[in-house]
Amino acid sequence: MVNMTAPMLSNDPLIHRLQRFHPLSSDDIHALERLSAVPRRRLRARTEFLSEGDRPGQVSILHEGWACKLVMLPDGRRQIAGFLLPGDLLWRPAGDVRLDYSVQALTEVSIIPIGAAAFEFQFAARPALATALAVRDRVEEAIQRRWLVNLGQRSALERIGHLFCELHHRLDAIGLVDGTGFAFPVTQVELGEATGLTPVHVNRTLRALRHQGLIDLESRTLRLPQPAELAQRTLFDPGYLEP
Amino acid sequence: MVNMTAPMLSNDPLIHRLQRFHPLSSDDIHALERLSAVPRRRLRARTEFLSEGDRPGQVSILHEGWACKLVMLPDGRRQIAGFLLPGDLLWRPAGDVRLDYSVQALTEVSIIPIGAAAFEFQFAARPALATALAVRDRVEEAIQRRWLVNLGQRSALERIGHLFCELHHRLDAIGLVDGTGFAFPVTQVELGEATGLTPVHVNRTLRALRHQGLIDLESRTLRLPQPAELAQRTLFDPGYLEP
DNA sequence: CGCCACTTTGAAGCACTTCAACATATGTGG
DNA sequence: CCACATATGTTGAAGTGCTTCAAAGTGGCG
Repeated sequence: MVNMTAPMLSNDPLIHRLQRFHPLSSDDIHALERLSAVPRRRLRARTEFLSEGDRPGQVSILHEGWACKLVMLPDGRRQIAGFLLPGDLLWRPAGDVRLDYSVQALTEVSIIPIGAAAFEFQFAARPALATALAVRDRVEEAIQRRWLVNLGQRSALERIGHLFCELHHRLDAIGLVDGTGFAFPVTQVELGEATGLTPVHVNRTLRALRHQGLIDLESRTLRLPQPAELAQRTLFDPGYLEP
Repeated sequence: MVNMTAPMLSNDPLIHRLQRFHPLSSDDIHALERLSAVPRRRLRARTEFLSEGDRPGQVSILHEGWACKLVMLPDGRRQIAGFLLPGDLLWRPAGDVRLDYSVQALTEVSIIPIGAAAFEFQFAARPALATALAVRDRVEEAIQRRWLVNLGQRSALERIGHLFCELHHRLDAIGLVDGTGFAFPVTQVELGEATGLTPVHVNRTLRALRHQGLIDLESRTLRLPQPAELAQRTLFDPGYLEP
């Protein structure tokens, strides 16, 4: 690779994402590439990668596939606290903090584990990387907050529709939307765990969305035939996803 | 002030909090004190300090009083996304990110505004401060996640009771709990905005908690006569608040 | 082929909302 | 310090969005 001074595009999803948040020099990008030059970990669908209570020594980055953050209550209730897409950080260690959630693979996934010390050293040494990562943190925080608003204030149809808009937007940003459709490997049970609804009601709500022509979901592929209409009906405003 | 090498306690709420998260040297503490040596901003109750869309140049720290993060939907629905107590960060700028929520004072408050550049410089230069702040970030994130679980999975009684447990614990950590009781300046309307319930149902739920002897709330003072019983009934586990 | 996970539909129940009214604090200007 | 306005708290009665329970249909995979 030639060490160009102009920024360049990367197909590494983390680099791709950070570049969207803050301009990076090619030196920054090479530093990231060096960090990422470690063997991937591969996991089968429906397996747990990190568990609540863990204190991993690595920063884990999702490279391919879908995963989710899951919180379980002692009585068995489950809440999905976020979907993880390529380029997302699964966890970044700090002090001796333990994970308060688990990470579950929804599809087959590949994960980049980077030693926490090397990761923090590179980001501390490079202001542009530090800023890009800080921006990413704010966006992540904003996504979590939107989920909170979703659960606190919205109807079932709004919750599910808003979630679809968010995922469509995030997947589009990493080039995983083909036309208007994209792979959507989430079951109705999981959709219920993410939106605080029962699987039965998720099913009925999907039917309503379908009958209104707002979604087209079959065989794990989701299409949004009228994205603008759906965004309006669910009060989706992408501002919080793109600083 | 003598420059002792052993850590010391501070009545500055931010220092107090960071010390709980990671050990700080007295040099670290003095650096923080120098940062905080700026005129406080005072605000009356029920006023807005930061607004959605703002891009402040300061890190704002709540020094006295209660505030909250508020998200408003275009149609007027309101979701409180977190209560802010002394020592909490109201916002920490990153890149050119805009606020996705507003900050509302619930009581009279005093706020410490610190220039973002000076703040980031000190924390980048001092590893112990950086770690303490990173731990704080994870705890903040975990609190948000618990709120999500609250709204997604819990009944009205569990939501409100769990919130009371969280606030009791956080206030206790900064010395604002006197015996079993503490000042609780939140109205029932606001409690509804935080828990995704109508004020009417908040009222009925408070009555139920009262009749079961789990709370004693009057004239803006909240007492938890049986904290352990309440924690058990609401599945409250303080692990996520204390790494 | 047969199992198991996922999806779909119906019917009944209930936690929470909505609408409405009144009671009680809180604060403010005269 | 009272009079009045306004915010906050309380209670009742009716409605509804979502849950629960139950059962059957569909599809992927060993």
